[in-house]
Amino acid sequence: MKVSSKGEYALRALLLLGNHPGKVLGIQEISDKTMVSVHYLEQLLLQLKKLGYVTSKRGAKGGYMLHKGPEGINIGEVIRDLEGPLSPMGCASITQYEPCPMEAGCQLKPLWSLVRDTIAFVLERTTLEDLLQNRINKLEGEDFVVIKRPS
Amino acid sequence: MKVSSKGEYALRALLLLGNHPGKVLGIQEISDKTMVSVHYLEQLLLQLKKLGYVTSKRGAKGGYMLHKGPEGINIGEVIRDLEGPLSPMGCASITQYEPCPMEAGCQLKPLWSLVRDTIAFVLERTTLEDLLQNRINKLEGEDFVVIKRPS
DNA sequence: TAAATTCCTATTAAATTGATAGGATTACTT
DNA sequence: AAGTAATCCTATCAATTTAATAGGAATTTA
Repeated sequence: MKVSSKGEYALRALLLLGNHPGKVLGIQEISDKTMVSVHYLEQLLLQLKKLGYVTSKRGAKGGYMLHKGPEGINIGEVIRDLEGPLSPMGCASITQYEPCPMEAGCQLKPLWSLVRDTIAFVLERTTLEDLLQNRINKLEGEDFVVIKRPS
Repeated sequence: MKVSSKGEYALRALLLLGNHPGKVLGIQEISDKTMVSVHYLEQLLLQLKKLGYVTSKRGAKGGYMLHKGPEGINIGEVIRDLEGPLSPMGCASITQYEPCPMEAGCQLKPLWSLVRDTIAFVLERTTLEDLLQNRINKLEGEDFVVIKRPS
């Protein structure tokens, strides 16, 4: 159930950019502060650019900045874009469903679907702005939060 | 955020055994009904045996059966035993915490912790018996629930 | 024009997963 | 007691994914 370092690194970079709104940050600086190698960051940022999350400025004094506002960057989407479906199994994926020969009468699929839904619930309701503002534990106060399952 | 086929296959085998309580099932039969190769199943069942989930009977008419009752087999534990921590990142794992150089002031860790908690909430409260009885959607009506992080 | 920096493609290394092979051991059956 | 069927066990291999590396082309600033 891991998120790969690819996703982690990309989010670190997005967070850093979000923490310096309006500023163009060079890869070297991003590398220093995220502890990710310059070359690997290059690849990630290129991908994030193609996906529309960041823009770049080439040449001397060039670098990267966020393309959308942090409240418009959805963490679930970012992870999906970089790592594929949030679902633990293809058979339970909404965005990239994959059929399975055992699916009829499968006693596991309901569980995978539930896991998918809970993961998606958390990640799709979190934006970069939430992370920047440390707004993750907004569930504090209540022991349990009841969530309506999308029907 | 994937569960590997290793975990899926092992759970298929456990479900099959649970569906035939008291019966000794040979690997060939398990292979037919789970669509997993005999040799790969062998490895998985061996591991499940060492972990205490199944017992085996050797020789002719040999095979496997559950060691514990289905209500004593916790799905979260099974997945952890086979695939490692449920947490999406080592820094948020309870059972196998791994420190991270960026951890101080990390704006991601709260999210990973929340994801870990929700996944663990679902999987640790599910037993093999729940799967056998199709009791996964027992939260139906209230739909489902995400737990707040234990403080 | 020179220096700095992104852009882009290709390659390599490492880790994990899934599958395969083959023989040793055990137990049932006749 | 012998033969056969099955688990047991270790070792290896293939495929995939992930992470890291390399090197040069293109662009912008100064």
